[in-house]
Amino acid sequence: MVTDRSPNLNRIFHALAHPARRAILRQLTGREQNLSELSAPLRMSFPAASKHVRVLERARLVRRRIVGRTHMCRIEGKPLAEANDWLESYRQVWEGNFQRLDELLNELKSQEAKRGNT
Amino acid sequence: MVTDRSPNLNRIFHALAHPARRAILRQLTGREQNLSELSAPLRMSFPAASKHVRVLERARLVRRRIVGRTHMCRIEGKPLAEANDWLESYRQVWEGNFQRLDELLNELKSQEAKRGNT
DNA sequence: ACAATATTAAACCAAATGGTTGACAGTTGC
DNA sequence: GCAACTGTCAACCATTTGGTTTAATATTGT
Repeated sequence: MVTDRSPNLNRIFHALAHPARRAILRQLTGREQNLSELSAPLRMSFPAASKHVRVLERARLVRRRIVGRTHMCRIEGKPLAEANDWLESYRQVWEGNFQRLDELLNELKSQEAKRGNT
Repeated sequence: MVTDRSPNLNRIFHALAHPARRAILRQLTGREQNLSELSAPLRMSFPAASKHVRVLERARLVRRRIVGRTHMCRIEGKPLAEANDWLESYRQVWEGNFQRLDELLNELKSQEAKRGNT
């Protein structure tokens, strides 16, 4: 089972793979919202929406601040940056730019060695 | 169930969420490999590895070229670019740069209207 | 004290995921 | 022709996912 490298990326990409969760993130760009506000536009029960928020929390993409009986959620950017970094290391691939490929491969290898990631 | 927007991003992010599949992509940077070569370093059965490759194919991240009895796989960049674009629209968020936030939100909204994506 | 509000918890369910093994099929080389 | 190689398919299994509903908990306003 590939010795589970980089559980962070696993959780982050998994969190981003569901449209409801991406919708939640979009709702949180720039403003805090509580669970009721977040769940309102999603066509699903409140508990279902609440579970999606928790998936985002496990991925550290959302942080929760409890104020009385309401749970205010805000987006947390750093893990998105991590996902972006991972994608970035494939930029040459999608840009069809293979001139620097040897260096790219070495880069990836040393990154891998350094942080033990996949 | 949020009327399933953007099945592309769903498949792409889901594909990237498993370390074995990221390992496969990394193996494919710059070189083609057949399924046997791809599955060798993964600690799982051959059929399991084969299934992972198919997940990557459904996400259009990998293309297969059958040559005799061997299936040569190559990485396909465009979907990665799509994922990158999506992440990019959150760049201000992870850079903590909220000055331009109103424009960002309008941008996101018009993108959403234009392509009906989440 | 009580009703309304905001949220979690628990029980349940169907479907998808990630893995296995064993049998089958096409291709290659001798 | 036949053995070896490459890969799929089918059946099966355990776990996770994504959803529901009902009940419980905590906080607020009157």
